[in-house]
Amino acid sequence: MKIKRHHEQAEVLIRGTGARVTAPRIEVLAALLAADRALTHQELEQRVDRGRGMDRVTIYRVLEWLTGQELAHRIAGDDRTWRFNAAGQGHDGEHAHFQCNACNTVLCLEDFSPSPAIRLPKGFRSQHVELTVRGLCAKCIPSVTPKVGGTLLRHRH
Amino acid sequence: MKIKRHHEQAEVLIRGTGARVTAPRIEVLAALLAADRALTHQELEQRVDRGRGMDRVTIYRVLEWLTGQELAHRIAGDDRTWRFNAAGQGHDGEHAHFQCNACNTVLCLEDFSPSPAIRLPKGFRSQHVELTVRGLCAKCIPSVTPKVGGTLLRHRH
DNA sequence: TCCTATTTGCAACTGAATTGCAATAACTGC
DNA sequence: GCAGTTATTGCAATTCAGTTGCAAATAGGA
Repeated sequence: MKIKRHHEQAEVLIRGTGARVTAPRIEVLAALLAADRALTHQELEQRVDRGRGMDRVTIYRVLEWLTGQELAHRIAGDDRTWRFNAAGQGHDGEHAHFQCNACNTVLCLEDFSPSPAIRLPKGFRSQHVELTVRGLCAKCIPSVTPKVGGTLLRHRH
Repeated sequence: MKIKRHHEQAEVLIRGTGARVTAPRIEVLAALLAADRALTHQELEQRVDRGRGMDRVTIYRVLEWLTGQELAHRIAGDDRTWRFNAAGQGHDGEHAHFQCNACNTVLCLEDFSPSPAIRLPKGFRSQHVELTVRGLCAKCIPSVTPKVGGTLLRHRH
């Protein structure tokens, strides 16, 4: 059973930090591990709230903690909401993101060729390079009409 | 006088759109033209509010309009606030941003070598590539201690 | 100068995220 | 296994950026 697996994996990862192993931490991290894309707080709330009423604030705090432990990874989208990914799924350090311009879905892109050298202003220091590709995900392309008269029109929603 | 220049430039740009030329539009765009970095709504409010009480909401709406006219350019930072740049200052189309991890300052980086090819999942379409360099700006580097025992420590604030 | 559609100002609202504090429950040592 | 300590959680209230509805003001054409 796949879901159980993620719970176990989450528990091991959390135990590895030396901090307390609690149900909210396990459930949130398991949900992130099970997801194939970055999840918003709201999406996590829905996936985790099944059965047991876990407080919204707890989820916020668990996410903050997971991020601090580098077990998760926080992404600033274009819609003013954070999205979270389980870290350590192969794409640590430098990696790229894709964000859909229609539904705002965010996911990590695996193969990221080394970033081109960029000249910073004098006295600046680079610590991390982030590459974001914006476009349309497979689900959203059908909602966009093919070229009509040379212009790309998007349906209202 | 430099400031006057930006007002005139702003007026010309706005008149060029064919829409109404109003004081709020001129002042906001002039402030963006005068800035050497991306400004938040709050910063704009401070720079524009001198003398005349311009409503917060008006600034939001002017920024929205300027962005729609492609006279300005909206950037999603890491602190859940929009930042705005005057567009057409040499860096149209593809360009990179720098964001300071300490003070959140955002600015546009001029020379952006063509982005490396990135493989998207099947069925996805790329529309725009954005490169963000995170690090420390010249002002914030002094607030970070030099290497101590191999670790980079940041002062609390 | 008058008219009309566009803009602005004001007030109330939204929704994500944060904070303070008391209640709860993991881990430690026994 | 049990009690004590301290990290976590739940709840309520708050913050803060940004948005919406509507009446008043004003830019630009007649």
